[in-house]
Amino acid sequence: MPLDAETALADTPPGHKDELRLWLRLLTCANLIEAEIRRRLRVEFDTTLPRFDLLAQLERHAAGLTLGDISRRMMVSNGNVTGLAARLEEEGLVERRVSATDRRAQSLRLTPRGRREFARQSAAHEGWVAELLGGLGAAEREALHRLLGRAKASVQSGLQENGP
Amino acid sequence: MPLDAETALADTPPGHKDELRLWLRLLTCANLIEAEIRRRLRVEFDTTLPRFDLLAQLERHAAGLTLGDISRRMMVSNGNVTGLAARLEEEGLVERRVSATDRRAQSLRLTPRGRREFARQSAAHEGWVAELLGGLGAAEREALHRLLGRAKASVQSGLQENGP
DNA sequence: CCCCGATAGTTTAGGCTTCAACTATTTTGC
DNA sequence: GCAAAATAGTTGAAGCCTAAACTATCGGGG
Repeated sequence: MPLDAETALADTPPGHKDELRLWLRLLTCANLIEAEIRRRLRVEFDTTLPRFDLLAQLERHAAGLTLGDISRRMMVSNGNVTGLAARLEEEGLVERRVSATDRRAQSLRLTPRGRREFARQSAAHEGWVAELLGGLGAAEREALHRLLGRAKASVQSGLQENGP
Repeated sequence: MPLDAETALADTPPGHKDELRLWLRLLTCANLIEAEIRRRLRVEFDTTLPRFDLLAQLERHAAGLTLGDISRRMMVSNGNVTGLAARLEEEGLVERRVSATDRRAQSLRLTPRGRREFARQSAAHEGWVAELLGGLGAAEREALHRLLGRAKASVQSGLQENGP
């Protein structure tokens, strides 16, 4: 039986224990869901979460996105996107085209096959999430969504303080 | 069944958008905090989150833990722990000792230096989390903690269904 | 006692991720 | 115009992570 960070935190020294417990539970929750989604993407579609996420970005922008756009939207480094895009292109799910107006830039688009693949994956994915969070009532989901919004705002203002 | 991109998106079965939005917000929240913690661990202590987590496990069990224990508690593969432990040992933060009763097993313990290092990191870490979540009031933290507990239970029962 | 299944760790191959250094191109400021 | 700064993307080194195959050891049932 697998323990987790939260269970293991029996007693921490005094201070900001509350916030720490909250963070550990948030992390545990996110990790549980994410691990299951990764697992299902692998066994059902032989793919990975980052690939899925990149396709999802392209799906929302049929006109194409530059690698830089994708990097910003996915909040990952641009070196990361280089490799991801290379693998997806090799698999024939995306295609690149050098920009007509900026020879440094290239835009990525789904191929027809990429679009078909993603449609299947996306439908399944939505079902998985609904299944995993199905134990919550609509009111609970709403309240959780709102509080997470507050938490997000708190974090972002915390980051702001030591800004550029 | 030929369906194009627009259809796939606009036509997704109703009712599951809610759960998806909730999941995406949960993920964003966790990622924001985690990325900031990773960043600070790197710039302030030149270390990483997995290293920190492993030390945290050992800190709570002065008697030592086997690699398998750590693997279960951290919810990562045992091959992963092999590598982490090797790096921490090389840095002199951790020491291994082969079990007296089972020659397959070895237990890991903090070295004095490891204990000192972790104490510094841990104190800072706790402060960072408190700072990032400081925008929430105590009642909000409490409510969020409770709802995340409900979410965790929902996910775990969702996993149970396709269990061993 | 001995084989056999279970358990503890390691190894390997491959993917993900970052940072920092690099190339190529575009934009800006003078 | 043109040098300098900014931007787009690639590369390389290093760490993290997994699944699967492997080694070594332990424990129990014949």
